[in-house]
Amino acid sequence: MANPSFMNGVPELLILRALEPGEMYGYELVQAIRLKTNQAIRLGEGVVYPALHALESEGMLKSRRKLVNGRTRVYYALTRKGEKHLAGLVRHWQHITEAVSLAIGGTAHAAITL
Amino acid sequence: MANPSFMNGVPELLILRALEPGEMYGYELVQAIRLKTNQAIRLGEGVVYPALHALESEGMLKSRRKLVNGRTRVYYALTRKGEKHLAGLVRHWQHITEAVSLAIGGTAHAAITL
DNA sequence: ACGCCATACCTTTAGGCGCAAGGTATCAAT
DNA sequence: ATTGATACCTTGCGCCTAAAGGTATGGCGT
Repeated sequence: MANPSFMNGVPELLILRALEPGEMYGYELVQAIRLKTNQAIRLGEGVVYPALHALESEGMLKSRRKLVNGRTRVYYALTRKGEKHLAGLVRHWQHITEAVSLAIGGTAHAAITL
Repeated sequence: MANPSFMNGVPELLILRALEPGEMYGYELVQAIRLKTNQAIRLGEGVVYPALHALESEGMLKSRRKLVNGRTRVYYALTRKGEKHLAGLVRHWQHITEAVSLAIGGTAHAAITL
């Protein structure tokens, strides 16, 4: 209770969103999300890899292995189901954040246009 | 993984914020938060009461019992520690939501000043 | 007088999820 | 040869939400 992270669902949202433009591999995702959020959010690998596996098993992502420089990379890409799921997540995220902003009387947030 | 609620820490934040203007009792808080968020967020009593107890035991809230119409009400008020904690929570909340907006807004305009 | 709903408090339980920590292996550079 | 970066992964703890159920009083209509 003392230190809430406000991070429930955020990794899933950020991962799916990061994959929208095209496939990426896990290690790449970790860096990409860090950059996209101006270092504000740093997802550890212990968050990203389990999330990727869970999302794949739910049919949100599909993966393919690729050999690059003698190393194996597992690239993940959105499925159609994953795209729809992402759209719902974004709506839900906006709904919640707007409600909280309203309640705490804070200033409105930047509008997000997809 | 399938249905994240994005609610981590939100009950705590909303409860503390609702108590800023003055003391309230649990049942009242449930309604107040529902109204303040335009029905968007409905915290059940099973969320609010444990949260109140936890926050009190952490010194964020203090309570006093009051008899009204033959019923006992437990009023909760912010302590100085609770006020500071709330301020930190609000900052943290804004930090996270801005970072996420930035990341998922990506291509769109997200003028955010830290 | 009776039943029902709203008020008002509370606990238990289950489940999900983030995250730190630790583990394996390859490649490049010192 | 040892370090650091790349790249994958799992385990286990701990926290929190939320559903469900539990107790009791007051007010309402019939």
